[in-house]
Amino acid sequence: MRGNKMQETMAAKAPANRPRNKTRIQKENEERILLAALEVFSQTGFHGATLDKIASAADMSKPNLLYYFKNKEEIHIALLTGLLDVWLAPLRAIRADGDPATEIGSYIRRKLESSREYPRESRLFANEILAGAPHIGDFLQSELRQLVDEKADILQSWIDDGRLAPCDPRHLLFAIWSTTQHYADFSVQVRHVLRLAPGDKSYYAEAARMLDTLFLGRLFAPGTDS
Amino acid sequence: MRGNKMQETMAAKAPANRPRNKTRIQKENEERILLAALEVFSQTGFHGATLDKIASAADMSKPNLLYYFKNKEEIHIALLTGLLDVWLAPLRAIRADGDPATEIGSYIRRKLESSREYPRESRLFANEILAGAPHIGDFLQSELRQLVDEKADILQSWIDDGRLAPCDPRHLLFAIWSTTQHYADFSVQVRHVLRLAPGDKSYYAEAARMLDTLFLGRLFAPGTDS
DNA sequence: TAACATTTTTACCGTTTGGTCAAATCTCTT
DNA sequence: AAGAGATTTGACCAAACGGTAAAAATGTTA
Repeated sequence: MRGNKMQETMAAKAPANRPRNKTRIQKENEERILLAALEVFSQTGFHGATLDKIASAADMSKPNLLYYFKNKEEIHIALLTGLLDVWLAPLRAIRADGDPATEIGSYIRRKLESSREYPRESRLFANEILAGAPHIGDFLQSELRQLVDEKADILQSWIDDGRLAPCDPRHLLFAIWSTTQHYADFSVQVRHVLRLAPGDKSYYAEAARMLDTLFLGRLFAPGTDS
Repeated sequence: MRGNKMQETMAAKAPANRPRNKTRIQKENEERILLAALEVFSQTGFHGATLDKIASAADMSKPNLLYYFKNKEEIHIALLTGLLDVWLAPLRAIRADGDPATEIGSYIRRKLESSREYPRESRLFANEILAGAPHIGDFLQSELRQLVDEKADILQSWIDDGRLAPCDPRHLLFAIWSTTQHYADFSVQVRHVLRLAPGDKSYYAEAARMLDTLFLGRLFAPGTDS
């Protein structure tokens, strides 16, 4: 009898434990918390974020927040795992039967769009990687690596067919990742160099042009280099 | 008389206050502290680093550490300011009277070398920018911006002379920064994708080749694109 | 070696932080 | 409207953290 009571109590106290049907309030509040946490984590990193900041950003008391997520790390992990599919989506979209230049161009545009639309998510991811990927090391080793393997094969086949310049396909992906994410992760530096006000994202147009020139066009005018 | 005593006492208690001649022990210990702090800050960021961690990494008691730096922020700032010249050095070396491809190629190699030799410094810098550059905002607005202005003029003159493909010079620099620093800041991800063990830096050779292809060569074989 | 300055340590303090608990309140169903 | 379950809150706690004070130890120099 006591065992039964315990089980019920635990299920009620920790809604995240079992995948019970979620209440309207549960769904609303979890969403509010994740939104607030995204804001705080992306600004100050995992260690700089405090439960108090997140709670107040979510307009909620700290104990109430901990009613939905059992600790700070769980919020962080929930955010990250929700992110990974978004991160992979543009890469997944690369088609083997497409035109190389078109496919790569689209990929770059999608990644750049991703940086412009979800800079907080990008910074959250960057923070995690910078810290040594303590929470998503498994993801990097399994899902990401496997998908990269697949897509690298596609790129390699294009190279073999002479439709893409010889290069290491994985390093080509690194170059695309870094240049596109740079505009979200290092936006402060970009803005200072370009003398733009905070929140001004007008540089994305020029960024797209630069990356097209770099990855698709020729950076050095033909005939002038050896 | 008491005033005199106070002055001496203060100068003794806070060696960093006045630029008195530094003791042998002072120089040694400040170096030890900065080295330990670099390790800790670059691994966990400013907020994740604790004085206890830094002190123990420096093999020193916490109060002793605070005898040399008056607080955590001062250590952090000391590290960052020491970094900035190193960060700028490769950029400064770009010469207007050189050959464009040679100059840009050298710049890329220097930046890549910098990532390989000083990954902790690179991550420290990345952490600071990601956090919104709370400590080096002034540097970005003054020294960095001015130097970028200068070098952008050089690149622009090359473009005007038809010796470099038309593009926004500042965005070209962004692309170089991001691709080269990526190998230090995101090394965990790079290693996981490439199935390399921690500490294995063999990917830098391939990285150099990729960046040469990207920035100096043609990525798409001539004749195959429109 | 004596006197003085520098360096190190021990013991401590106030605050912040992540997290708990039990009681109170609210919501939903019957 | 009543009862059960879900949600919210205020009060609280232990540990970690940044930092201090003062004495003890060490180094330097005349």
